Amino acid sequence: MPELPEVETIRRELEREVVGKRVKSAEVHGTRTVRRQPKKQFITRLDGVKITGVDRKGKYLLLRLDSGDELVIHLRMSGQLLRAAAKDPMPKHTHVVLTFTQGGQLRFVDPRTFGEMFVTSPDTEDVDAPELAELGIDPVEEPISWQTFARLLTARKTKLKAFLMDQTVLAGIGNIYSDEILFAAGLRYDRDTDSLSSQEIRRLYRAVIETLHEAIKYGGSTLADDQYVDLNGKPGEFQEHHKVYDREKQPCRRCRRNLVHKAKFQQRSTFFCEVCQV
DNA sequence: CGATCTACCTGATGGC
DNA sequence: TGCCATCAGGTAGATC
Repeated sequence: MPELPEVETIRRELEREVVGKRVKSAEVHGTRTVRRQPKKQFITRLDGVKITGVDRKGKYLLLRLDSGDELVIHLRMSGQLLRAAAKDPMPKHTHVVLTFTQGGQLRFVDPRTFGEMFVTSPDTEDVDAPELAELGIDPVEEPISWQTFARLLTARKTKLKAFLMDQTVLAGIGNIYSDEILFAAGLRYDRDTDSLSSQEIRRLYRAVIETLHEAIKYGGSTLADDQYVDLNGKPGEFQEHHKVYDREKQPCRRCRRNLVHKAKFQQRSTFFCEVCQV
């Protein structure tokens, strides 16, 4: 579900709403969400800590704690982080609840249970969460030049969509935004990375930056299933600005004649305009 | 080494 | 109405 723009939207809200708060108690239900360390250890390491900051790398949220630890959260397909009052009814599939001393809760709700939470520390992160070290550049947090981007692109031989979604090269782009970026760049998903002219490379680079920033501006994308909502349960608005994603058989917003085509690429739905993307 | 498939889950949707 | 197949924002691990 959530990609960089959705996770960034949540990060900004967490910064406003939970930074400075102290955890009074942590509750864990089930065995799926906290699976990397004993539940008891997770709860103990959160007990009484103050949240001092919120960072993001790709689709990972990193909550800095005054103990020196960090709470790592990945929402995967269906995870939601929700602010609530203690008296609010507990939604189905609520797996983790942090209650703050000042009142209020942060809840982790996740029907498909692919999402994950764990507590680690910067010095043991490499062992506890090796995948974090594998993440590539976050194009919003660490802006890069188009020359650097060109080097990343030409360093691997694959299809453009696979390149964009490879978290070890660029961190944060998933199925929705890769399609939107490729449309903005006027490039097909199945072009080889080594087939681009330098003008096309620059177009792709600009499309990455602009599409992600535009999506953040609109609070991310919420599809028909309402799966993605922000910290306050509000949907995003970027889906109204999608040019291709989830717009199968609707007229292309650029050429206005051709209908958006849906294909399968590496088992995932891929939307594109056969006229505007070459 | 890299590219490609499968498993992990629940729930919504559409065809019959 | 129900039943069954298919699909969904992601990624680790297996397999080629």
